[in-house]
Amino acid sequence: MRIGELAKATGTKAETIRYYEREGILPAADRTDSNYRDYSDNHLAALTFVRRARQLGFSMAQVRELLDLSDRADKPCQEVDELVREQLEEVEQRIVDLSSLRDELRLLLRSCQANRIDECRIVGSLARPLRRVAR
Amino acid sequence: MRIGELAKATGTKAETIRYYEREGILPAADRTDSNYRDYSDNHLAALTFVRRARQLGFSMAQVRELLDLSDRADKPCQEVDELVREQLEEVEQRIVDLSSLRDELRLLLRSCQANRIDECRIVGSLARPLRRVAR
DNA sequence: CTTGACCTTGTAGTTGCTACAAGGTGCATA
DNA sequence: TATGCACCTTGTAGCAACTACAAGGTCAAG
Repeated sequence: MRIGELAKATGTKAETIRYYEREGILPAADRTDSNYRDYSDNHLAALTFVRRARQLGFSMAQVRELLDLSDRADKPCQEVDELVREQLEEVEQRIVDLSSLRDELRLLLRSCQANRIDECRIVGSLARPLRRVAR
Repeated sequence: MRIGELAKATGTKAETIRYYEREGILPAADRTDSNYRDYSDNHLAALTFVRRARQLGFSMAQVRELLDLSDRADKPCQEVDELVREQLEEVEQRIVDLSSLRDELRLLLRSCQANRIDECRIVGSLARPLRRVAR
C-alpha cells in the first residue's frame, strides 16, 4: 500500500506520515523499486494507534511512551494506566479552565448595551487608551 | 518606566513585550539616552488590554481586530460584540470536544483490569501490533 | 508521447512565545 | 575608582505538531 492509500485509510496527510517516520514514531516502510514507500497492514495498525492516541490528546512524547510500553507485553500495565490517568486529569483541568473562560466571555457579552464603541463596556472592560502602530 | 517594571506590573516577560512591539501589537516605546525602552501609563493600559484579551483565549489576530475596533470610538460596537460571540462559541465547542474526550479516557481507564500489558484492554483498544524503530 | 496523479527529498512556514548569546548601562558597594 | 551585579540592547534559534511548498522522478491512461 502506498503512502496516499495509507493516508486515506487513516485520515492522515501523507506529509504527516513522513513526519512520523522521521520522528521515529512510525517504523520506516519498505521501498518499491521506484523508491516509493510500501506499507503493510501492520503499519496501518500502528498509524491507527498513533492517531487515536493523538486524538485523545496525548502529546507526541506520551505517544512514544505508550508505544514503548505496548512493546513490553510482559510488563504490568500500571504505567499505561498511569499515563491515561494523567491525561484524564489534564483534560479535566482544561475543561475547568475553559469553563471559567466561558463564564467571563458570557459576562462580557452581557455587558455590552451601548451602541458606540466608546460607550461599549466590552472595550471598556478590556481597557485600552493607546493608539497602535501600523505593521 | 523600564521594560522590567512594565513586565512585573503586567505579569508579562520582557521578551514577550519586545515581541509584541515587533509584531505591531504594542506601539514602540520612547527611548532613554542609553537606548532603554521608556514606557508610559498608556503603554501599561495597552499591554493590560492585550494580556487580558489573550487570557480570554483570543488569538493574536483577534487581538489585533479588537485593537483596531477600539480605536474607532464612533463606530457601533456590533463588531466587537461579534468577535466576543465567536470566541464564546469556539470556547463552548472546545468544552464539548474535551468533554467527550474526557468520557473516552474514563472508559479507557475502566477497561483496564488485567495485570500484564498484553492483556490490557487500554493498549488493546488503541490497537497496535508493530515494533517501532529507534530514534 | 503527453498529461495528470502520484511519489521523492529538502526546506521553510505556522502560533505565541521563550531562551539564549554577546555586549552595553546604571547603581551600590569595597 | 573599580568592580560586581542586575538590568537593558539586538539578533537568532528553539518549542509542538504539523503543513506547505519547490523541484524533480514514476507510472498508467488516452
